[in-house]
Amino acid sequence: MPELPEVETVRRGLIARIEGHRFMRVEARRPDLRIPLPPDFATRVQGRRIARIERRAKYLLLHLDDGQVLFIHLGMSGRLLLHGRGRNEPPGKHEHVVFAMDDGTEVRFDDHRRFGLMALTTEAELPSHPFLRGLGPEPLDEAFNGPTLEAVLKGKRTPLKAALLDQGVVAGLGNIYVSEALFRAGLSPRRLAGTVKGPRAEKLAKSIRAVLTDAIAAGGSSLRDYVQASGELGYFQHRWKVYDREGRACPTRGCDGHIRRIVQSNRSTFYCPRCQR
DNA sequence: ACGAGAACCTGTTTGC
DNA sequence: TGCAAACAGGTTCTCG
Repeated sequence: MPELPEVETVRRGLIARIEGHRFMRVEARRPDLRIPLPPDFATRVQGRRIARIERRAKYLLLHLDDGQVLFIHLGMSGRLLLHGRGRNEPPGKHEHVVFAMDDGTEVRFDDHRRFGLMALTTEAELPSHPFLRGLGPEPLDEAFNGPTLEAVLKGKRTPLKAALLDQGVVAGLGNIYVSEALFRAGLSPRRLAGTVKGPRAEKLAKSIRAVLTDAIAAGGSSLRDYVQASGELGYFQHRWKVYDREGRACPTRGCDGHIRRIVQSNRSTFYCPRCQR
């Protein structure tokens, strides 16, 4: 489900609702997530206070008050559902982990496909942790610009679409926002990644930042099952220019092309063959 | 070493 | 209507 803007939206929702609060009771109802939860998961988290909530790529990092760090990745279909005090319905079939907070709020990790994961590490282990090691630059960092992007794409013989989907190239992009960023940049998803240099790299870097920033401002893209932490819907899906718009007229002024859907590395790509070169 | 494709799992939509 | 195939926001493994 969630790419960088959706994860960032969830992070902001969590900060508002549970940062600074303590886990009172933790229930791992179904431990066989993409990476199995350890048997002592609940015990290790229970009683701890959430000191800080960060995001790196599509990972949420909950820093606990004892030096542990809780990783959450939502995978394809993961959601964090917040239930206010006194609204305690029995957990649904796919609510695999339930956290009860000290103020009565419940956070439920709901993930029917179980591509998501939760894991515990420590502050000390964090910099070298396998989840984070090897990630590419954060596109919303100040330092992310044309030369940065050119450097990570250099020599890559893979299509630009596939390169941008690789978390080791740029961290946080996913299938929707790659298509959208390439459209804004006027670059073909089929172009060899290594050919993006100079002004093209500059424009692509700016397009990536812009589409992510706009999407965060809109609260992310809500598809069939995505709800942001507060339970509201994001509305960026109404602003998609090419994603899921096969056959529609290209929105570029003066372009009479139509949006095409192709399959690259087993994922759908949407683009305008007319104005994306 | 690198890139393409399949696999992981479940639910929904599409097509015959 | 019924059933099967295709498809879905991600990551990781295998194979060539």
